[in-house]
Amino acid sequence: MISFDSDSPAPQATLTSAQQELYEWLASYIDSHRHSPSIRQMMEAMGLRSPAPIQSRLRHLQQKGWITWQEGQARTLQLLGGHLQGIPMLGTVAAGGLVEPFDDIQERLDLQPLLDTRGLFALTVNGDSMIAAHIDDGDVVLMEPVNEPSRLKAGTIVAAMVEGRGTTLKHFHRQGAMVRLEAANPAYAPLLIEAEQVAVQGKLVAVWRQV
Amino acid sequence: MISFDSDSPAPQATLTSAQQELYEWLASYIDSHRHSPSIRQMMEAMGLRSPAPIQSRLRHLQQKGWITWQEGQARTLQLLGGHLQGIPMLGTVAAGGLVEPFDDIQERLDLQPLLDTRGLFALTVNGDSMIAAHIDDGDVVLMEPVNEPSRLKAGTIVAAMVEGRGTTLKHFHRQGAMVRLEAANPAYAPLLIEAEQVAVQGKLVAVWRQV
DNA sequence: CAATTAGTGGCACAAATGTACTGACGGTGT
DNA sequence: ACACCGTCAGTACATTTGTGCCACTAATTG
Repeated sequence: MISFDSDSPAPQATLTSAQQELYEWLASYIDSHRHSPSIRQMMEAMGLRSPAPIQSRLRHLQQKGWITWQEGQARTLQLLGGHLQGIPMLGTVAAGGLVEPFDDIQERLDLQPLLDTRGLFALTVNGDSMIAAHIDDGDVVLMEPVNEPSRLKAGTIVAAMVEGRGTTLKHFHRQGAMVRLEAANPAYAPLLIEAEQVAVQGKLVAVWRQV
Repeated sequence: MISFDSDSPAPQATLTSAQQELYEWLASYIDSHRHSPSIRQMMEAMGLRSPAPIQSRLRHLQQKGWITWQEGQARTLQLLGGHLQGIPMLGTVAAGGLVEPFDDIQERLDLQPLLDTRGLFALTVNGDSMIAAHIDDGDVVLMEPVNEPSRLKAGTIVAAMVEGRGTTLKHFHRQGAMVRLEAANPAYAPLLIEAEQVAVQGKLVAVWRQV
């Protein structure tokens, strides 16, 4: 559901101010327009009257590994230096003892395949019954639709709709012809319900918490 | 750090098979190349010998609200209708009692602005010292670089590097000229260190857990 | 059957566009 | 002083590319 890239040459060479100015403008343009500008548009944006300086900067940016494009084809420029491609994974951080300091990029966290997954949806969690599974009140859970509830592994966290009552987030178990929905909080008793009255809307794929 | 879109014209009109074929090819091309193809590329991909049919399909796709582009400019096509825009937020799910069933899309979870944020990085959590904050062993934490540690709010969760020892995830507090790093687990004692020996590498922006 | 609409092939053209070449200016380091 | 490099202006050119037009076919609709 989530993938890692370990390629990405990781641009290191420093840029001249002109090169950096162009790169930053490119980043903002592409961010807002979702496609690359043409060389002459870059020229105007930089306040120049000739495409040659832009070509020069682009060549240098390419040599330093910040951008790339397809020769001869219009508006095919891509940024390589970082954002839009994913979030760099810098390594492991200790939550407990101390581990060695990290410095360079090991791999890249790419959320895009997740966004492409067909049918995925999200829900905001309301309540604390899953607190032992470290799903907190206010967290956003990403759910994948479930076609065949019969194939669910026992204990999978699902969003289940109980007939006529509502939807709830619980651990899913089968118990004979019944379905048992268990909270992850001793304060809540398990629900034991007939299978026909339970519709599993999706299973938990990821937990998202903004701070 | 995270944003919601409620616009999205939501294309409704149905497509002919030729239109749908083109649209799907466009989606896959843009996904892999990160820029739009030219009309003649579409022509070849569709096995045609003339650009006119493509123009026709594009016009129809535009009228039906699936795509848009900037007139006269090469490769400026954008897809409007789809799954690359975000994850639909279907509402709230109870973790405790039961709430009303959800059915239609309320808003849209867009992770893209997060990917665009300059300098963001990710770390894999190793250990259980932040367990009371519901950050589990193996979770991925997204961190935003911190320029001025002096402005950090007390209690912010940070990745802090202690001179000569390593990096750790802790609650950040100031205590006179010292810095106190507190775990979220009673089994770990707070660290009290001189401010000069602590480098805050970033503050916690989000927690990500794949299941 | 007639009318409408979408699709197709072929062609043409103007505009957009990437690229190359020349010359010049201003720094920087030798 | 000299060479080197990045920057800039101006120009030129071949290609790419969006668009328009015409005629024909196929499917759909009334």
